Amino acid sequence: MDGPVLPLGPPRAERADAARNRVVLLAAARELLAEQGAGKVTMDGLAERASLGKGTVFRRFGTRAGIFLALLDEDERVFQERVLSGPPPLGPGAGPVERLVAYGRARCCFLVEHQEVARAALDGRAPVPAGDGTLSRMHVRTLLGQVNLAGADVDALALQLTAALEGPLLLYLSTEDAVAADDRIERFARSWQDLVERVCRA
Amino acid sequence: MDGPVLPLGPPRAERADAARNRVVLLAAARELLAEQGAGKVTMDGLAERASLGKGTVFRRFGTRAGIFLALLDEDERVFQERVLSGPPPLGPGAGPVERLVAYGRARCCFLVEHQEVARAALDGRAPVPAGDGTLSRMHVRTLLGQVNLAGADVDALALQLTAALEGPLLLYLSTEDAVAADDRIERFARSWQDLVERVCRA
DNA sequence: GACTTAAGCGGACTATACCCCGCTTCTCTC
DNA sequence: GAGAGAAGCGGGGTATAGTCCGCTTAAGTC
Repeated sequence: MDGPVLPLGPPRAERADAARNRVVLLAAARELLAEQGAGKVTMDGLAERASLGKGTVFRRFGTRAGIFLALLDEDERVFQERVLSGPPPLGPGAGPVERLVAYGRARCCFLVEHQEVARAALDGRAPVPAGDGTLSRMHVRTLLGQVNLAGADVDALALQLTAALEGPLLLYLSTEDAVAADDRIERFARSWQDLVERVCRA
Repeated sequence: MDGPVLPLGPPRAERADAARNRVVLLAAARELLAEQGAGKVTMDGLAERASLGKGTVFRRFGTRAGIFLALLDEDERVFQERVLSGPPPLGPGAGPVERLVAYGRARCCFLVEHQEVARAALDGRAPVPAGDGTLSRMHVRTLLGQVNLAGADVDALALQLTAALEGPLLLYLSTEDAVAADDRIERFARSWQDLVERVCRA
């Protein structure tokens, strides 16, 4: 009746076919994305491209936004690596303010590069506003904690700074003018640096 | 052939029936919103409630998000009034930092109160990310300009602060726990004050 | 007050996200 | 390697955003 008693540690490994399909789907999604842009990636189209059923696509990703979230997640992993164990000042080894500045710049580049996907990953009606940004928030939160900020609500501040960093790219700035992207990044990074240094100065 | 020569100043006033219908539609939208929540407001449902054709709804608002943008806009107007010509410190008459602090608190309340609508007004695939937030941005921009901030990029800073103010409520915080809303507002407002004062101190 | 014209209207039509549920395939156990 | 049970799959079904285009009607013109 009860083979392995309470085997609920890891609820169950993902089945091999499911894993295979996920890989196939993500690859297909990247193809479609590259070929036609995020707006043209449809669930049906993706299913067909991957030679799978539409139901499978939804089972994997839950929602359209989920696809882009998954894609973003993949890329995020690489980025996270650099942050957690890469060379300073982005990685550990530099002072917290310096790392915050570096993080902002790097994150900003990352978001500009992945802006299309990041935007598409936002799901208007998602009950939980997407775990997106959570990683940023935690990292900012950690670094802020290492700065001596008398009387500040570090959690709230981290939330606000994260929003200051990511919000503009996710909400306010048009995707259109990719032309001046480099200028924008530079300006943005500088402004972030200014903001962080103002907030953190004794 | 050319009756009034180039009468293109005001392109043409809105036709009476159109104006009437807009009012009807907005009222119907508020009813549906109150009765069933933003998620349940559909274009068809709205059209039916207003006893109008669906085409009319789209002609008026262009997009689903447009409805909520219009609703938000109405409320925004009242809010804006208080900011532009109400009593200080929110209105004119106080110092810029003081006004920024007051603005943050007021805006935060406003957004919490209208969070459902504000979120629904975000349109994932909008080419222009919604003029939303623009008003906030301009006001913050103006006040920041009145503070003496040596060497700061005031425009960029305004964008970031606006995002710090609005982003969390639009992107990161769940709508769910309306229970602790008051606490959240208070905490948020305090943190905003802290942020602004840190940024603006000499 | 009839005439003209363009704005407005309506609702059938299309595209697409998302649901559902019977069937298939994997995986684990003996 | 056979059996049992769960996980996964597929694709038809539904709901809804958004388009289109011929008809209606408001608002000036003579």
